[in-house]
Amino acid sequence: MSKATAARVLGGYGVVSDTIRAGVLAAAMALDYRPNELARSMTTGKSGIIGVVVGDIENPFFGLAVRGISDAARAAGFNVILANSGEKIEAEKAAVKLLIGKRVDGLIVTPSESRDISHLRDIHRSGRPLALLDRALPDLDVDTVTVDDRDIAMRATRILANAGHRRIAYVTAVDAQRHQYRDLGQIYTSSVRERIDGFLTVCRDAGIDGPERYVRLGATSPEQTRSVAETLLSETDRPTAILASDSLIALEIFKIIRQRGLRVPDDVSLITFHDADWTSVTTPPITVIDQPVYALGKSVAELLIRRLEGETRPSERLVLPTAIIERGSVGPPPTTKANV
Amino acid sequence: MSKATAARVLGGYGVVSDTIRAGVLAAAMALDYRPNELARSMTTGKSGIIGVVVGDIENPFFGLAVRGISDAARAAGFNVILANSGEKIEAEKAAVKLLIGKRVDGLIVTPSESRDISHLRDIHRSGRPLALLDRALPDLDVDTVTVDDRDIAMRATRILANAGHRRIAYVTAVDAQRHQYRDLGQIYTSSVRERIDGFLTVCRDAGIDGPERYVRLGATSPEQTRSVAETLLSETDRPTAILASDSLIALEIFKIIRQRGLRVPDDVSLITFHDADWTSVTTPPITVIDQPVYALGKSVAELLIRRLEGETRPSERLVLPTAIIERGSVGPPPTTKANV
DNA sequence: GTGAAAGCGCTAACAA
DNA sequence: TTGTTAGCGCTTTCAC
Repeated sequence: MSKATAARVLGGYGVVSDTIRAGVLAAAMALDYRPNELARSMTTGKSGIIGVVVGDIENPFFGLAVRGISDAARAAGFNVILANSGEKIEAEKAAVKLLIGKRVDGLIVTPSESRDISHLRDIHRSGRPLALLDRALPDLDVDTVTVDDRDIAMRATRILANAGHRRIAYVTAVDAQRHQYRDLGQIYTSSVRERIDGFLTVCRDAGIDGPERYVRLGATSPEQTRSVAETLLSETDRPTAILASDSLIALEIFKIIRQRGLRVPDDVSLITFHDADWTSVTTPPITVIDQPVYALGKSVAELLIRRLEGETRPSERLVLPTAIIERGSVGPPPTTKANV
Repeated sequence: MSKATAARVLGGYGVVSDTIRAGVLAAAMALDYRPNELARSMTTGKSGIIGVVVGDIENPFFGLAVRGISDAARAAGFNVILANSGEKIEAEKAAVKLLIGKRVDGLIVTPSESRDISHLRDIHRSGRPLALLDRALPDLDVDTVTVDDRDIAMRATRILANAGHRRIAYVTAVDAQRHQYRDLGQIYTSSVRERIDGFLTVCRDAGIDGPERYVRLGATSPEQTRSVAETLLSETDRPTAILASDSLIALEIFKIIRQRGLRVPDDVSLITFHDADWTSVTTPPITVIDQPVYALGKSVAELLIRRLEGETRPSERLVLPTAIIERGSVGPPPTTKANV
């Protein structure tokens, strides 16, 4: 019998008679045959793999998003390769290059910044579909799923301002030379910029003067975050409320607050992005911004998969709704003389 | 110029004159050339990829172990493909098959059970190196990195017994028909079996009668865990101390304890495996078994990589040391009449 | 130092 | 329904 016939039954394509099929199957079994996916991919041009580049796989936010992606992928018969960028543009480029080299069918990326997106344009140009998760890129017209970061930051800040706070800090993870914020022009990650913008807008609307001075950048690791938090809390005019841009940051801030003998919310109120599991078991439990993380991952994967399956349509920008879960970490500011 | 020469410079092998090299590089740049890793892998037979199959990527334990693996892999120039088994043997088999099909150079697996390991023997037989993470398989002689689960369970149980507890529960995630434990013969995961064995041994040594009745299985999801915890805590002779087999389980148990108006450690003492980040911020902070998770991942990857790089030696079984971090979740049992 | 040719394991197009 | 052939993009061997 010819190779081709055997290939037909093993590959599950074309037509073969039952007798031959049985024979081939038996022989394959006996020889312990394993199809070589590589060779298959090379001829078909498809690998059945979706490449995913996230900022930090250890951040529960991305963990959950990746599960959303994986579930959608599995349901459609795709597999997922994960790569970490560590929020570094160079690592992101390397990861993209690697995945393209592996001939993934499509890519999902959480772009770490908007300045340098040549590698993302390259993907697009190479004909492979690309979809963006959590962060939009104004200049790149591809499927994108995000939340309304500006709006949600405004709502969270408003909760703090309405509780009477005038010294509100925003701590975020964006890579920065120094921790101090200057202006929006220095921020190259869309979600971060929108959040800061929303935060500042509400502060100003509430009549707070120079709210910029409480915006702190560079909380990119537990160590960095601790340093930021310690600086913030040891200032004379220390903030009476803090908004944290992810649960990893909030956790470190919470630890430092405790460590300094301060109480939440009596001395410092706290709100964080992401409804991480631990936020409901602290004393007090933490008020959180509950982004639809799993849905974010699932939706972006579905968008990509539909395209992989041949759907052609203009690129879509999905913005998912977000809720705030009010728990016990927000109170009025302390009323000591220094704070009046 | 011939294909072969171009390939030599692009592939970085063989010898080419500098003039030609420069020309090829320029042309490659102009044509926006991307090497096809697939084709390269097909001829060389190596993919530069390590396949990793873990039980549950959302469990921080595996998240950290995977980071250890990734760091070691990157340092040696390997990439990692991740697959989830969800602790289901069928999914594990499918994942292994997929990764072998993708021609990974080697595999790291956290075997979900020891009964059916034919797929793991197949890997070995296919000539690809295999290494085991966190769980040993007595019948499979391959590189393995674990901790001494029996010993560490004994030490944790002893802390509880020494504090005076007589009704100590052990809650674990192994897949089971019913939550109730019968005997070690029903447990097919080495680490789980060893832990239960260690737990029961110390209980018996402490003169506790029938400690088996407080061993509960099947805490495989938050929902299942809550159900187990609720059953446990509503029994007349409810346990005065609980040992949880991972941080996900401990978190749910902690929530249920709170929810029922009980206090830690006054009403119930709690110890958990894995020093998850949240365990230090609860009130009280939780006493934990601090497995060297990152090192576990790093070591197993290094063992595998050395083999991939040609080292031949008998298979190694590494057992890493483990510490217990005593915090505030263990106290004496309550002294109400019902508990004396 | 360079070129020609074979082949990795598979699928696709066509012919029989 | 089955067999033949070509070729995916690369590396390797061997001759020049």
